[in-house]
Amino acid sequence: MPELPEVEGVVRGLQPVVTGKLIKSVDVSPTIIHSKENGKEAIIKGADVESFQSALPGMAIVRIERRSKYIYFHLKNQDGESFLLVSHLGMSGAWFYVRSLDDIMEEKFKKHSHVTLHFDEDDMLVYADIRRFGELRLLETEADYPPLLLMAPEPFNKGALDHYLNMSLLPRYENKPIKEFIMDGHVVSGCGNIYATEALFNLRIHPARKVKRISKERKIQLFHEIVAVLLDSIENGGSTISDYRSINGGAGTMQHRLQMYSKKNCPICGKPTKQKTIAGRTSTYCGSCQK
DNA sequence: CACACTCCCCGGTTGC
DNA sequence: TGCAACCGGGGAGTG
Ligand SMILES: [Zn+2]
Repeated sequence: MPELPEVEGVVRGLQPVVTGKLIKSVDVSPTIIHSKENGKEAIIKGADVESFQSALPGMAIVRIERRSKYIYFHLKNQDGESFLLVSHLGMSGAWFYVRSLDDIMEEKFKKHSHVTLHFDEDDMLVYADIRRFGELRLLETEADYPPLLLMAPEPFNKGALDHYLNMSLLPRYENKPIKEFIMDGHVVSGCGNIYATEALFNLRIHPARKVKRISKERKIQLFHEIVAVLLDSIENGGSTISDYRSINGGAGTMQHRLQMYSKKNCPICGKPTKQKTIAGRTSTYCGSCQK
C-alpha cells in the first residue's frame, strides 16, 4: 500500500524520465471504458473517458511533485494554460515508463494496464492498477477538487506540527483512537497503516488510546516520530509490500526495517502481537509494551 | 452545523 | 478444486 514514502519514490523515479514530455495520445483499457459506461467512477474520476482522452493530447508535463499520497503532474497546453493531472495509487496502482506494454514484466500489472499516455510510438507512461482503487483526475487547479485543499500540510513543512496539535483538540477527534487520528489525511499527510503502526510502536503508545488521553508533550513526540519514520522510509526506497511497486516495478527495502507492522511477535518482549480493527483497518501492536 | 455511520469501488489471497 | 469471505484509502451519502 503506497503511503507517503512510496509515493515520494515514484515521483523521484518519474521526474527525470517524463518531465518535458509532450502527450500525443491517450489509451484507456476496455475494462475501464466498460465500467465507465455502467456509471462507475473507475480510475478516471470526474470526467467521462472521451473528454479525459481528448483533453490531454497537446499538453506537456512541465513538473511533477508529490502532495501527501498524491502525484501532481503539472501540465501546460499549447496555449500556455496550466492544468493538473492528479494521480492517487490507491491500493495497487503503479506507473511504468516503457517502450511498449510488453516491457511491463510482472504479468499482474501488465494485465491491469488501464491508462497509457503516449509520447511517441515507442515512448509511453502506463498506469496499471490491479484493484482499481487508484484515481486520475484532470483539473485546472487544486480548487477544482476541494478535498485536495483540506489535506493536512506536508509533514516536513513548518506549520504541520501546529496543525496536528490544533486538530487534536477538536471535538471530532478527541475521543478517537490515536491511530485513527494520525492516519487521517486531514490531520497528518501521507501517514497510512504501516507508518502509523511503526511510529506508535516506537513510542510504546497503544493504537486504541484516545487522543485526549495523550499529553501535549507526548503528542509532539509522536509527531516527530512519524516524521522520522517517513524520512527513514524515503531513504530506504519505501516499503514494498504486496502490490506496491516503484516506477517500472522497482522495490524498496524499508519492509525489512519495520518493527511491528505485520509482525507475529514483539521485537522487544517476544510475546505474540495483537491485532485489533481500528477505524476499519487491521492494527498490529504489542499488548505488553504499548500503553 | 457537527458528527457518526454505512456504503462503495476491486481482485488477489485466505480459509473452509 | 470451488467458492465465499475478507481487505482497504477516502469520498459520498444518509440520518
Ligand atoms: Zn512487547
